Amino acid sequence: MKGTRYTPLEIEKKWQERWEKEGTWKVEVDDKRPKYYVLEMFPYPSGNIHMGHVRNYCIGDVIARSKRMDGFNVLHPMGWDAFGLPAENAAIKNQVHPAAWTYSNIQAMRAQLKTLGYSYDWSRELATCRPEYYTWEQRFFLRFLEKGLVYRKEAPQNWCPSCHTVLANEQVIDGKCWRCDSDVEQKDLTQWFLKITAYGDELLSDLALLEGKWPDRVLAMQRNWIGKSTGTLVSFPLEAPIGDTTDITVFTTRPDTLFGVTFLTIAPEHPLVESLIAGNEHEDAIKAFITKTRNLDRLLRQSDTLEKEGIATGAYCIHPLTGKRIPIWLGNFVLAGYGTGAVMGVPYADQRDFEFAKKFNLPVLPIIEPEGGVPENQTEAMTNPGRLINSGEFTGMESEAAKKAITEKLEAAKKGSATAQFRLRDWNISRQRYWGAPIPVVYCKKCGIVPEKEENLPVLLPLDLKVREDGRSPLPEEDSFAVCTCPRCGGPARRETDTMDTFMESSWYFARYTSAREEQRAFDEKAMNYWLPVDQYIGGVEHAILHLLYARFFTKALRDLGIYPKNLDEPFANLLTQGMVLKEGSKMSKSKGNIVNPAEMIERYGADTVRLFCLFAAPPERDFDWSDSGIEGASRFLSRVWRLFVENKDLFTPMHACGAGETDAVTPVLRELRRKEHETVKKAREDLVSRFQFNTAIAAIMELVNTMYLCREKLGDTNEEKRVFTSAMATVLTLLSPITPHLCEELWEAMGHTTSLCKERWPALDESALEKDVVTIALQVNGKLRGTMDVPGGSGKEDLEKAALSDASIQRHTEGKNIVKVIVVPGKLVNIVAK
RNA sequence: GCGAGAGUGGCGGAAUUGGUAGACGCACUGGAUUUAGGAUCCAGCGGGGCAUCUCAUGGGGGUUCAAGUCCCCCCUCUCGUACCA
Repeated sequence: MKGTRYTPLEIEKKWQERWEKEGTWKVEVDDKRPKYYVLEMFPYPSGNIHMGHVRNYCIGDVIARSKRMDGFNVLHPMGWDAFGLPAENAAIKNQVHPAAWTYSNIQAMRAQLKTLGYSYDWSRELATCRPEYYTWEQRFFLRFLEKGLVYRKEAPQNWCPSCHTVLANEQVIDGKCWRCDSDVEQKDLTQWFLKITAYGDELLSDLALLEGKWPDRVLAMQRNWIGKSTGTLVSFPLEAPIGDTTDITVFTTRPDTLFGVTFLTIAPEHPLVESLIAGNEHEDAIKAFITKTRNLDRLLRQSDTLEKEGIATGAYCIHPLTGKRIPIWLGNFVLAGYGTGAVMGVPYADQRDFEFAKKFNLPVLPIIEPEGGVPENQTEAMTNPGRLINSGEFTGMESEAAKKAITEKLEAAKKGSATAQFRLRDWNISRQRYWGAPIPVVYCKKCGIVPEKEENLPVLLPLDLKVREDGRSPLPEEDSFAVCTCPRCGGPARRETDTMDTFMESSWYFARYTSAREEQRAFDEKAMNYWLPVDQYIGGVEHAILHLLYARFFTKALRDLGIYPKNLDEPFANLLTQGMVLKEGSKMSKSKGNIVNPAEMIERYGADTVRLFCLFAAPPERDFDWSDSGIEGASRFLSRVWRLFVENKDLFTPMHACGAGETDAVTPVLRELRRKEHETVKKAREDLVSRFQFNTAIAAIMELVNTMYLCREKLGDTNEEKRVFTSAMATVLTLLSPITPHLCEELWEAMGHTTSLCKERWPALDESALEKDVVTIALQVNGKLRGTMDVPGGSGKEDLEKAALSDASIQRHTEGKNIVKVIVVPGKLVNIVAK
């Protein structure tokens, strides 16, 4: 410690250098110690650290540092999600190569992160665009291929015209591209898919393992996204079979309403439509309807205000149980991509079918008896389950039983089967982009699709290409990359020129951190077994579906391939979704010009102040508004801690800092200070380690500092006084060190300690110090506060009751009343029930 | 519509198992010190009467000796999602 002024920038530099030089944050597997893996979602190297990053990493760092003080062997790594489109856009704009742009951004951002003093084990740093990273991903891809978990198919795909690439379903938000907000188009393409649906059931059921450990809303979002619904497939035989096709199959969750079917509705995109309408006298009108519906804007078609439209095909099918003729209609509300693209029309029990039937004058057949009987003039569908009527042999059954019985009957007649539908679709991982990991397969005229040989991996992304001005990938036209020989027959072949979705890289990076420098394998088994799963994952809620669902799927798939430990079902044991940092109530953005630059704040106040404010302003999961006066307050507090030390330097000497005292703290002031100190130890530790409520931990430490200021004036300089005051100071520094590590290290050293504060454990809690000489008891009459009284700590029930009854205020409020009951909660209150 | 979360001073937020509502901080007001201050210190700070008291945690009921906290009904806001059959 040089002078008496608090000079954060100097102090912070000093400690950051020392930590780095001493390798303070390097960790290794240690079987003798319990492990704790805390991870913040790694950043995309956009070039600048923003406040959202700072908040995210502050939360992670406090947890990491707190868990270390709790005795855990803590893994806390950092890396870069380095493939992706912005690099290509920047390349076009600034005439630099995406790689150069990315690596220089990483360098700049790493330097910025380092000024914040985060306790990362930088020796494990990784960047996903490096071949030594994506080579493993290519291997995983080939293993998936072998296992049938990855396949190629042609299907209508989400196409972003501005990014010139396809998007996975999860990456289409409100019909727009998740990244650039352009309207997404549909395009028929052959693409690579990962069979995430094979894990649909497990992805859904394992959410139960995360209950209480992940935020409810994230669990709910995943549940909705997977969208499992159980029901029955029902085949309706066609009156006039079309070639080999004899039935139209529908999916329903309400087989109990099967007897209420009066029509079938199919999507205009249904494969049978053309044959069904062939020869119909209104064929032209029907075709016009199909064209009109198909051309409707996707967004518009899915909006709830869209009027139900339809047209009869003129074709009929036969009800599988009653044998009735059922007309087949086209409907604009039937989705081709869900279920079978055909639904049975039960206007009595389904609101959409009801509206459709009313509009086109189709019959409504009551099949469930509601309470109070079937209404005369039905105005809406009767969607509640109940007792069946008009349902043949099933009449009289309750809906639930009927669902089962009807499905069994259909199964016996080979007219249907129980099934489950998922909303979840397979994950399209092909991207028509340059800056991504190459997909390691080739196309051979003779052999077809051939996986690249393992010894030829990685398939290197060529770095000597120029990004095309129009944004399209240069890979397909680059013969040195695309033209190759077939790994099987040696003949001429073409390499796959699509690259992998960047969400592939982020689906397994957390595991690579356990053995980031391993060259022979993706993971060192011992390290992976020791560190995984991530104990605490921290990031924004915007990844609730995309990244978190993909990573969960990857984990299960790699587990089943024997690559991950076989008991690793979920990658992230606990999840904290931190809130956003706002400015004047809205998200910081360049266009609004309301960006607060972390670098400027650090320069002005120091990293410790920025860290303190980010954690103090709000609980971590809540949004908070950046406030310029708020950070002033944080800065003021740290100066107060600093001054507390320098103005009382003579009270703090190493002699007094170590060892227990010879006598107990005697004076009331000392006892009070000692009590406050240990109350704070208890509260702050719990808030930091278990509750993750950093704002209240800080508030408690502020209270202790306030108490020390008050006590200081009443203190002399006896050894006893020095000892108690020194202990309190040491406690402030220790408790505060996960939050503002530099300042605390500096003062800790100034107190005469020769070892670093970050090697310390929490101060020992002395329960006896918590005992109070005098407690204040609330006095109530009929639950209303009527006063307080001070009594000796540990007073018994009778004493409290007696004392309360003799209290003047109590007597006034109970005067003329009958005391019915007296409730005494020792240490808290006395409530007198009087009538 | 469905799902999740949230409504507490001028503001951010405390109150962890039902037990003194408003901790801690910001802003504000008055005072001290100062050449001056955006530095520091002291005091005040939910509303009404301003003393005894009283009303207050989105609204209305209920349970309880006691409710921000538990139960029922309703309102508002935020996020997600949606002709999913």
